[in-house]
Amino acid sequence: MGHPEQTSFYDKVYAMVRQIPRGRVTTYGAIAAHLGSKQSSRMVGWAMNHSHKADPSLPAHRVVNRQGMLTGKHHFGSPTMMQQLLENEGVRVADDRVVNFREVFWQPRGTAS
DNA sequence: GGTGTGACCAGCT
DNA sequence: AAGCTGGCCACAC
Repeated sequence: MGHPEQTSFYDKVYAMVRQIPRGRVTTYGAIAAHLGSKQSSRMVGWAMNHSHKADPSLPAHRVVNRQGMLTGKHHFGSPTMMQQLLENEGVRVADDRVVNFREVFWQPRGTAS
């Protein structure tokens, strides 16, 4: 147990994002809290900034902020790509915000490692 | 090895 | 009610 994990913080976030079921969304804070530091939600967002380098591509469009707003939509190919991806999965988006966010919200479960 | 940065969150004014 | 500030930690230069 005391051995440091060689898995980068990014990989932890990526693994968490991959566990998000299709048609569901989660928040940066939820992932950060699951990783141990609820206040490190910025780290999650920053890790997502490099998510484009992850292979295969991560469902980054399933990660939104606490308010359910598509804050990272600007980091996609198109400013509307994130919304289209969500709507393609059945998640309705209006005014850059997820409709019924509390219903489609998915909380990470299982192991945080 | 210090400094800066970041797709956030919560609290204060 | 809405806007601003600080804090938080990992990673690149």
